[in-house]
Amino acid sequence: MRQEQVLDAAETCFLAEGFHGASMSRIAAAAKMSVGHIYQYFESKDAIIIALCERRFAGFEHLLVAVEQDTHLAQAADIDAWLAQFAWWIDPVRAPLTLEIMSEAGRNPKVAEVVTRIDRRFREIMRRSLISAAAGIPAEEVEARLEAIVMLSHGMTSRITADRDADPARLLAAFRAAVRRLIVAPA
Amino acid sequence: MRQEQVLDAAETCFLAEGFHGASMSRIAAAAKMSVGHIYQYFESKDAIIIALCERRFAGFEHLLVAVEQDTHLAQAADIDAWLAQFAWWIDPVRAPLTLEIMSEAGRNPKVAEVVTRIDRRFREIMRRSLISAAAGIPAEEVEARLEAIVMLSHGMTSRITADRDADPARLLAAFRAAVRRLIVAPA
DNA sequence: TCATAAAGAATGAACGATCACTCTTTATTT
DNA sequence: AAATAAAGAGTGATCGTTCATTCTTTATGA
Repeated sequence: MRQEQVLDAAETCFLAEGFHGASMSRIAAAAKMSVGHIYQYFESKDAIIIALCERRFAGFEHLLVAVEQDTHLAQAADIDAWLAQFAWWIDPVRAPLTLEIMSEAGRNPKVAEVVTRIDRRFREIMRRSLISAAAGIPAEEVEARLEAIVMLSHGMTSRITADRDADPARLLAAFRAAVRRLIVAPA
Repeated sequence: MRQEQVLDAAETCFLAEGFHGASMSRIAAAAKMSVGHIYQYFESKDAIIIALCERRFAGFEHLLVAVEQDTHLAQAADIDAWLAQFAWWIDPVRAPLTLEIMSEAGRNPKVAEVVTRIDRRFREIMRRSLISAAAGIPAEEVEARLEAIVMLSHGMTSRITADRDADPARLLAAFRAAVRRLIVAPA
């Protein structure tokens, strides 16, 4: 599909130059299409940004579905295997785009809406897993731990992006250990 | 000083439009100065960005010094008071700038260098506190916890920015609880 | 004391490049 | 031949940056 072709090119450009630094002419060049042709599939540059955010989080959505079905968190080893799925977050190639999206969400309401939507889904699923893994914890405490897990996820994205020398595997290990601690801790 | 005047204006514009979205003419208007005048104090727009990053983290540097001196973490209450100092991170007004900086660090080597420098300082100080608070923990484990604390800090910034409805106090409480857990946990 | 010279501070029009976007023209397909 | 796909030059606006110029202050000489 032509749309995907444009989004692939836009992703490359946005990663290298940011949403506002990248230009339509360079996106067109990367997509091997003309500028005018792109405007037959997207009504504006902003529309491309939104579509790219949607696509980026669609991948995460798929991950969440898999995570949701895998809820046998009886043992620590299970939890660790479960958490390994979150390697998605720290793909060093795509993490910068996520960070760019978060930053843009602070300015662009449409982007903020996309982010809010996926955030809610993430919390729903995480909350369920958290409750089933550590029964008897007060709802308030569950929410606090949930918040911490969300922070750890976003923080991992931030670290991968800002510190090029950081080892993704080490970051993921630290993430897993911290989340495991949050899941199994007694009330 | 005129430089501060420019940086204040630039901060306002960058917050609203991002580093690449903001223009020199709008920055000049916000600073109530002419464009040409600005170029007597900064050699380029990029220099303004770098200077703003430096200034942003200089505030954090001051915080770190205070944190360093306050190392009586014998009790949970002490830790909590100590951690309260980190409210700096989630000032909802300035957090978006931090996120913008992190995102830019993925592209701009000069920004990355500033980020790396402050990151090292942060870790040094945190590491010392961590070691003194929970003696006998293997160095490897200390580093993992340190990494988690850094992630939590950055994640807090990200959440505050991307989710305008999030309550800063609630986020900070979750952050504190999670970090406390990481500090006091046995080996 | 007052005119004038020198120096800095400040301006904003102008520059070439590039921006997002449109529109006429050309290829290609049916 | 009709319809659709694709191209890319052209649009006015705006970009970061420069620079000739003016304003403001301070210093100097008579």
